[in-house]
Parts: sequence; structure tokens; C-alpha cells
Amino acid sequence: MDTTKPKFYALDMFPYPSGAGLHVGHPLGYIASDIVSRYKRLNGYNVLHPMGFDAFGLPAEQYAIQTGQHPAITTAENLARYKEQLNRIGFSFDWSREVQTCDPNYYKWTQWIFIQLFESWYNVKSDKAESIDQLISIFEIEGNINVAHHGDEAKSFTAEQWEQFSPMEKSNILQSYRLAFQKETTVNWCEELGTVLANDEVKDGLSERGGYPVTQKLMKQWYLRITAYSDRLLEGLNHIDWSDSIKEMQRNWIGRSEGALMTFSLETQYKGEEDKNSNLKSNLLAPSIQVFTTRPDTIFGCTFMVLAPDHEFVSQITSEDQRAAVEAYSHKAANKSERERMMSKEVSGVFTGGYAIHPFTNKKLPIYISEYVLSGYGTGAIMAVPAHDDRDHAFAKKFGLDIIQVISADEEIDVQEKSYDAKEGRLMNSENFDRLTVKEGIQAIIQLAEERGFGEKKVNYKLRDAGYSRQRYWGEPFPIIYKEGVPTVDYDLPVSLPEVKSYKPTGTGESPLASNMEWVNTSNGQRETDTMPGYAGSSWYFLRYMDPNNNEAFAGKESLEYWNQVDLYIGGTEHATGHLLYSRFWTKFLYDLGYLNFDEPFKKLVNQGMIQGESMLLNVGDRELHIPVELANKDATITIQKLEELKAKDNRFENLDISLLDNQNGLISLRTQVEKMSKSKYNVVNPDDVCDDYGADTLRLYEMFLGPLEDSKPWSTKGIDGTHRFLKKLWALFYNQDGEQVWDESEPSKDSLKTLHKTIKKISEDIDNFSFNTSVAQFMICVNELGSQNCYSKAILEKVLVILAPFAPHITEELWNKIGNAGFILDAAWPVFDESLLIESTKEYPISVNGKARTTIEFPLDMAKDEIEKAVLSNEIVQKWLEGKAPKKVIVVPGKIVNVVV
RNA sequence: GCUCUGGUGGUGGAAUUGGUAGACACGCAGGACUUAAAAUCCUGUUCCUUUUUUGGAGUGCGGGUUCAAGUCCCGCCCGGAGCACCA
Repeated sequence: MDTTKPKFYALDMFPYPSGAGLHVGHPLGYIASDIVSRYKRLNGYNVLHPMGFDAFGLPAEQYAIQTGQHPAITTAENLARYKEQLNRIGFSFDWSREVQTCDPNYYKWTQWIFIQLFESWYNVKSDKAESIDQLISIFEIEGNINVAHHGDEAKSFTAEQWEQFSPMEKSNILQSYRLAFQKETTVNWCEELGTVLANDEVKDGLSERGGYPVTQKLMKQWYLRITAYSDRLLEGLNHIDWSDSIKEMQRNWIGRSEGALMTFSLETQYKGEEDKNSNLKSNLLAPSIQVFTTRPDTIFGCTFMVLAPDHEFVSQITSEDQRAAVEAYSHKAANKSERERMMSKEVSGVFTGGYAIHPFTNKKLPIYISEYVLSGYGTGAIMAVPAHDDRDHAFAKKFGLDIIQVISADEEIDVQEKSYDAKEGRLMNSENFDRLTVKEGIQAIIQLAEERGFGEKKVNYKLRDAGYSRQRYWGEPFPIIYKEGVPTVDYDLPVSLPEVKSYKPTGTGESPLASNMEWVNTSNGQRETDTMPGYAGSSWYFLRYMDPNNNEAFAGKESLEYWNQVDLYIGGTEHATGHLLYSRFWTKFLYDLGYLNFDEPFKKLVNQGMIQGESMLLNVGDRELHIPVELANKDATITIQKLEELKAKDNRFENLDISLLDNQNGLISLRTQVEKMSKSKYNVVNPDDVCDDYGADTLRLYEMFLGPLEDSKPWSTKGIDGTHRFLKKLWALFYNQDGEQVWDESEPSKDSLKTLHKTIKKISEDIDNFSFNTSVAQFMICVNELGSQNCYSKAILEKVLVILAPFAPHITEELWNKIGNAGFILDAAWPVFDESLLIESTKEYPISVNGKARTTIEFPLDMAKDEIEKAVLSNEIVQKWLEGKAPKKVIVVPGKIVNVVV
């Protein structure tokens, strides 16, 4: 490969090969990236345009559970079908670089990256990931007193103490530093799937895949410390060319908010029996409660406090007479599923009987528990300011608590009726802080709180560490062996996925791998039996394409340096907060370790819209049934005959009495509905069928012509004849209906050169702007014009073929060879655009009077402005419109318009 | 509720960022070729008005800036997507 040439890396989000095969929506983005790839190749770039498969995942496994067939077999079958379908459409993928995430030669490196994460920690001082061995040497020299890290809080210890710790204690301490670590927490547990899910795999309290209920469960799980990268993930968004909406989604997901931690001391302290078995001070008494707030300026309006029902201090601050009520409420809350909790908007809560002391006013503040405070965010406790927070206001109303206004508003407001949440106005009822603006108040109150030692500035994030354990079979095994309970690394990669008797999760929280004892028990200890989640393999696959067969590294240094960032990444928005965030995280991590010289993986991201299906619905009285779209006619009707055939083989129609349906001349009308393509809606359109009917080039052109790449649009074959007709017209410029040659070696006419160069210009611009629908329109204009000019000149036609080649590779390649050119059309060069051919000597100006267009006059383009002015004013029609009035002003926009203002 | 998007003919959609709105295509209507159909080609097609002439209105609604607004500003209405007790 000639590495002195410029490079271009065009990538598609690799598909998960499901059993259903491709539908016409899948190729949309692939066609676009293929056009750009071919265009760049014609322009002299080395283009990396690979394809592969995200092959680990739940559907194959669920199919395996049902049928007992090994997921590897079904995956291989599906994959072969996908490839066949893709090849039919004529993509220029470099299949020699194909990756499959379930291939041991691939997941070997997924496991290797996991090991790097396990053996790294995040040093806040250098603001990057560093080796855990260096951290251990620091511990050995000076303990952890000077270590600033991103991670869980660790007790401080000295070098001597570190020396004394047992291997298990050391391991536990290191877990709070490692970037891949274990932690016991409440997790999203899906009973039906028998596994834990990450936050972004849960939608509306249901599993994204399957739609099963998700509950909270306490389990020991692997996590990746993505939170260490929160700020860098946020900051990096400013330097990449992605759509605003995706950037915004990531910003919201990371959810940075600036505020303060405030400490409220407690009035009541623990009076129960001491827990002798615990040496944790907090179990004996809770001296104070910390809250996170973004509005420290409203602290004087705080009239009560609320804790999450599962906050660690709840039982200690609860008074005896309130204990039964509090426990009942907590119990109920804990057993609610995520979905139930989100469904009920009802205000609920219980008074604990405990009181906190307001740090400024020393007033007693009752402490409540309520579901509206989440234990996972901030400190799991809030200072409630009902006058200036909508939720606190609702709570105060329900429980009859005080509402004190501390921020004044411009308009007339009554905080007893409605809270005033805007961050505008001046402080009031706030002692010395009165009259300060909100902004000043926030500063001043934090400052004083810091001086007095009960508060500090604090940045909070919504982003959680990413759960990395799945109790599943069809995924990457962890390269981890427990030696007397201590997790240690197995460097002998790959750790291959073993055979098991059953793929079914045990339901007890153990993965199917646990049943293969021979595999689990090694001479060094027991293997980790969970597997990695779906996003593991997809978080770095774009790097493997650069050097897919490397056995020494995940990719070689030269390859990584040459191919560098993905220049263009095309895919759907469904991965906005999952895959795209994890990939950015892994890239930054590998950058920190020095393996990459870029820390954002995808320079430009384009999200193609979804192609929806048009469902055909048959009204059968009480309900509607989906009719397979291929049986319906174009005008949304179906013949009785076809309906009878359908009834015979589809049991959904068993009880249908066709004679009762309203029929007109043997046709029954159907209702159409645009919705997502899916098997169950019988509205899937297979690209193979379109290729059969019209050919792959028509499919490619039509999908591009449908509208802007980024818009969602329903699939409809209504306009497909237009693009097909275009290709026939193109062919007719070379050969007539009888197959006789009509192209010739004649000198191109001036007009045809003009048409050609206009097209070269427009197509180049359009591809750069991802405006493929207008490119197709331009090709149609080009062919129509050449046709009416009777242009059959080979010199023109072969250039047209080259610029059309990225869009319609099959027909252009065929004609390219037919007219006597050897070799691939992709090895040709993009024609050079000659501006001089387009320059016209005269131009028709629209002439308007007071902004209304009245007539047009032709002028030489190089005519001076004042000459044009004179000519316009002496024009008959203009004079008639002026009716003798003197013009105030004449505006001449060169090449555009002349406007006379009266 | 918050954030991001978008609203243009019968339909999908154009409009070089303030310069003749409706490119291109579908559909529809009329015509040519044909015994006929298909295919192909030609003409017309924003709406209202009108004798083909001609006017007038028009880019979700209401204001504004400008010689000139689909495009910019202010206030509404509607659709799509995402987030959603995040303190």
C-alpha cells in the first residue's frame, strides 16, 4: 500500500446478524458510506471501508435455549445470509478485513483490553489512566495519603499498614481504584432474561430486548469506571463533527451539574443498642447528613429534609413511634419495580420522627423519607426548598410543611400556590445575603459554608459506572481466576468460551458457564463464570479493522497511526448513549496508555434515518389484522383470491369469514399505517426482492433519492420507476433498443461539455455535503439534457460514467468495459472540473420594482452596475411601472437581480 | 415538564444561506406511436380568478426588520425524537 497517499476511513456501524435477514432500511447508511468511499477512491485516497459483525448477543442465545442448537451455528448461518444480501447490493467492502466479535482471535483482544482496564487506575493529578503497579509502589512507599484518584472512597492508610494487609484486603482496596473493578450494588435485574442489564439497556423499566420487567437486586458485579472520564467525555464533544442532537443526548446522559455539598447536623442521635460486630462509626450514630444541591442560594428557604427510602441513615434517625410506618414504606418502595415506581406520579412519603439542624438558622427541620429522592444520585438526601422547587412544593403541600420565599421574582408570585424555580431574581429572607442575585448568592453561601466547615463546592454527574457482568453464555469470558477469593488475571489469552450442557441461565444469578466444572476449576483457582456485555466487542472493533490479522497486538502501531480516526461513521441514533459513549471511553483509555495517538474515535458522525414500513391492515370488525405487504396491491387493496390463500395457510385468519367483508369488484380495501419494519407486522421489505425486480443500482439510487439521509421516511415503491427509468435513459445514450451502438468518438459539443461540468461540480459538492438525493436529481437532469442535445460523444459519456459509478456501480462498470475501457472503473480518476466552461457571457436578470418581479432583461455579465442601472431605467416596461415617478434607489446584485425602489 | 428537531403543491422532496418558491421524481390529465395493451416519447400540472389574454393569494398561525423573508427577530399552534422525580 502506498502510504504517502491521503487516507480516508469510512465506517458503518456493524450489524447484529439476526435471523430475519436484512430489510430495505439496513442498507441506507451502507449505501451512503459506499458512495463516499468510492468517491474518495476515485479522488486518489486510500480508503478503508470494512464490514464485520457484532455476533455475540442475546437473540442467538435465546434461540439456542429454545432449540438446543449452539449459538455459534445459528450465528454463522445468519451471518452468511447477511453477507450474501450485502454483496448483492454491490458494496465495496474490504472483506479481507472482516471482524466477528465472537471469533476467539478477536475476543482475545477484547479480553486483553479488559485486563488493561483491570490493571489501571485514574490519576486525578495527571488526569489520565495509569498502571496499577505504579500505584502499588506508591502505597508501598507512602500509603495512599497523597493519592488523588477517580473512584470509590478508600480509607487512608500508611505504607506500614499497606504492608500488613492480607492479600484479600489489598485486593479489596485496589478494587476502589481499578478502572475495571468489582462492587456489590443494586443492579438492574431482569428475571425473565436471567441477567443484569446496563442502564442504557433498560427502557421505561423494561428490558430493551424482549421488553421484560426489570427490578433492583443486590449483586457483586464487574464494572468499568467510565465516570472517571466524565469530564473528558463531555469536553471531547466540542471537537467532533456530530449532530447536535446526539451530542446533546450524550451531555444529558453524562448529566454534569455544578452545585454544593451541604452538611446538616442531626438533632436526634442513635439511641438504640450498639452494633458490636461493626467497627464502622456510621452504624452507631449518624452525626450529620450530607445533601447535594445546585441551589445553595435557596438554603434559607429549606424547611425540611428528605432521604431516599434506602438511605443508609434511615433506620438510625427514625424515632420509635415512627419506626413501623417508616419500615413499611421502605419495604414497599424496595419491592416496587423500576416501572411501577416511574408510573406513579403520586406524592408519597413518611416522617421519620428525626430532625436536622439548619446550619445557618439553627432551626429544627423534620426529616422525611420519600421515593422522589433517589439513592443513586447525589448523596441520596436533599434539603427541601418548597418555595423554589416544584417537587418539594408538592411534598410540602401534601404534608402541610412551611413554604418560605427566599428569591424574589420580577412578576407577582405566590409561592404558597406555586413554586418559583427560575434561576433569576434576588435573595430575600436570607439574613446578610438579601439583595444578592442568584448567581452571587450561590457563590457567597458556598464560601461562607466552606469557611464554617459545613459545605463545599461539588460537581455531580448522572453518569454511572457501567455494569460489565452478564449471567449469560454467548459472550466473552472474563480472563479472571479467583485465587483463594482474590481475582487475578489469566494472561493466557484467549480464554475460550467452553461447551456447556444448557444455555439457560440458572436464575439464581449464576451464568451457564458455572455448570462446566472442568472449565471453572483450574490449577490456579476458579474462573469467573460471568461473561462480558454486548458492548464489549463493539467498543473497539473500528481499531481491529485497521490490522485485523495481527496476533501480537490488537492492531499494529503503523496501522493505527496511518488510519487514525474514523473520518466518517454512519449509523442509527439508537446507539447514542450506549455504543458511542463506550467507544469514546475505550479510545480515551487506550490513548492514555499510549496505544493510540488520538482520543476521539469518530471524527464525523452521520445518523441515517429509519426507513419505516407501510403496514396493511384488514378490518375484521372488532380488530385489525396485519396482511403481508407483498400480497397487497399498490392502491391498498387485496383480491379475495389472495385473501383466501392467506386464510388457508395462516392461522391468524382461521375464524375470518371473507364473504362478510365489504368487497368491490373482488377487491377488499385495507388501511395503511406507517410503522417500524418488523416481522410481526408483516411489513418487512427485503432488498433481495427489489434487486430481483429492478436491479441493485436502482435500489441504491432510489434509497438515496427518497430524501435526506438523516430523515426517517416510510418505504414506498411509488417512485422507484423514476430511478429505474433514469438508468434506462442512461443506457440509451450508449445503445439503442436493438442493442446497436449509438455512442461515437465525435468531438463533444459546447452544450454537452457545459452539462457535464455542471454535473461534476454539483455531484462533488453534494457528496461533500451528504446531499445524495439532490445528486440523483442532478444525474437525471444530466441524462435528460445529453439526450435532448443528441450527445453520444464517448469523451463526455465516459466521464459521466465515472461520476455516476459511486451511486450505480454495476451499470457503470458494465458500460465502462463495453465502450472499450479496461479494468475497474474505480481505478479511474474523478474528472477535473473546468469552471471556464460554465462561465456565461450574458445573464437574464429579473427586474423587480419595489420587490415585485415584473420582467427580465438580458445583460452581459461583466457590465458595470451603473450601466445596468441606466439600461433598466430606460426600459419600456420599467418606465411604464414607474409611471413617471423618480426611482429612489436601484439595487443591482450581480448575477442575481435588479430591484428598483420607488 | 425539559432538551433537540422539523412544519413548503395531491405525494416524496428542491431552493447556492436574504435575491423570480415549488428543482428532480411520483401521481394525475391530455396527446403521439400501436388493431389493442405494455413500453417509450411529447405537453400540461401550487391555488383562486379569467375569453388561451389577465389579475390576485401563497412556504403552520400572528406580528416585526428589510428595496427584498421559506430563510433573520418576537409571540403562539402542531408533529417527530430523546430525557424524565437528577435536587
